[in-house]
Amino acid sequence: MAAQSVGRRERVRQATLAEIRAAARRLLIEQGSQAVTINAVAREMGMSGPALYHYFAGHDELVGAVTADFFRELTAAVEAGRDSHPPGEHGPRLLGACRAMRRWAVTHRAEFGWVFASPITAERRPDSPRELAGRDFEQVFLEEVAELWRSRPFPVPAPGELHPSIRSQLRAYADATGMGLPVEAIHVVMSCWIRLYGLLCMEVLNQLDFVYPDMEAVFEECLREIAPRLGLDYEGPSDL
Amino acid sequence: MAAQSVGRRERVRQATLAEIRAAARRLLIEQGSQAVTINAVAREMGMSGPALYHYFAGHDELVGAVTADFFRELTAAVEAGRDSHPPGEHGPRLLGACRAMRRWAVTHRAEFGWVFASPITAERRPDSPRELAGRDFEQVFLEEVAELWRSRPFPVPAPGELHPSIRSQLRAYADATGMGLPVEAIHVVMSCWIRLYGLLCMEVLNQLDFVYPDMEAVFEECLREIAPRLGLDYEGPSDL
DNA sequence: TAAGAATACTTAGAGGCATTAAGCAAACAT
DNA sequence: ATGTTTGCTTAATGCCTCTAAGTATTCTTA
Repeated sequence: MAAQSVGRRERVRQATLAEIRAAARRLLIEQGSQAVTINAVAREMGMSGPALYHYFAGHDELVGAVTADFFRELTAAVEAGRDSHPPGEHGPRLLGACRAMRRWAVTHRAEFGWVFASPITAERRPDSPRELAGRDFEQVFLEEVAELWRSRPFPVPAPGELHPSIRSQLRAYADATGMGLPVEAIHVVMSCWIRLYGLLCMEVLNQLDFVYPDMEAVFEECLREIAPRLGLDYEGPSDL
Repeated sequence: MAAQSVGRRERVRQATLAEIRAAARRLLIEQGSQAVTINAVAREMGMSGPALYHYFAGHDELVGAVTADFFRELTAAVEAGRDSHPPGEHGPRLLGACRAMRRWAVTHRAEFGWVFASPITAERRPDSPRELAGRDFEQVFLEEVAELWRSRPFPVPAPGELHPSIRSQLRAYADATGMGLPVEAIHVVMSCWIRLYGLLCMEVLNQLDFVYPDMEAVFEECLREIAPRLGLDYEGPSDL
């Protein structure tokens, strides 16, 4: 009897959900995160106020859903950047993923800032869409790095060189995630990640524009410094 | 007739201003930045609502004043850390300043996050207390680095190695601030600053606690990597 | 196909926040 | 002693979140 597996009702509901998130995003882009309120979103789409509570339990959940959207979009962009190089070439694939991440960040400043520079809002449950999408995002990089390690291990510090505190924390993390890399390798990866990600956070938080209004070259320099630590050959961006 | 130069009235006013900022800070620490509202602050000190508008033009100005307080306190802490080493020893003084900055950040997480991870609120006028105090803070590091450079120049990249975009932006910055350092030296300083500051931002934004619940050692490692780039000898923290 | 149930939405309302306006009382200046 | 300035109050507007109650539409099913 059902021409489609989900039923018309559910389809309409999903469409409305998508429309709500789109309206919220529009408000974010055009008027800033402060403007993304339940009332404003409802108004934006011709509904009035409390109707949205049929779709989201409250403001926080709406925010979380929108954030998850952004994470998924960013993940897709990063995967596309990665896949612009053939499967075996882990070096170019990683650099492509990093560049895609920044490109998405600078072409979607409001969204990136919303995701990463948010005041770490309410206690986040590990099974919320936001956290799920966040882990998927991390996964893209972690997987590629793990494959890189397996195909061509990069140089790591000697076991004794690692500070005991860092070692034990990495040990706990490796055990918890079941990642196959030795702690020394994770350490190298994390220090690269911290530099890259920290730079991006500062760019989006406008903490550096007093000296660098345009950070493209600074980012490339960061990549050039990071690449050899992962045993990669740095290559300039393909669009140069 | 005035026994004191400022007059009793003005003194009382200043005391009330200080009390307001203190109440705002208490709310921030105990209930988060969201709780710092005009009404809540007024209630906190037994006044009712609109009274605060005799002291601050609005919510934004109150926020700015509190931020300036934090900047000043952080600046004093950094200066103290710097001055725990004699005036001529620029290396230890710089490391001391960096460590003091992190110590203040981790012992005042709410305040540091408020200052540095804020959504870069309203358009900031360059003469606001917040911006003034912010520049004073930067100045502490810049001055010490400039003295270091003059007393013992650190290695810099050859002029041709600098990306033209980076070079021209640094040129503009150097000209605007009238700092006496060559652009290559500023470049080294900035890349060190970005790493240090980016790490701190990520720590306070809780972006790294999924792997590093305790980042003390990670920070020291960052210092150890940065020190040689400024021609400094890294020395472990004094409290070890 | 005619109830009955679920769904989508509405308005009303409580309580909080930012901010302006109007007013009162104490402190100050002359 | 008087008039002004200052510190505060309450009232009121308009926005926000969120709950409650009610209506209409759609789906289900007997």
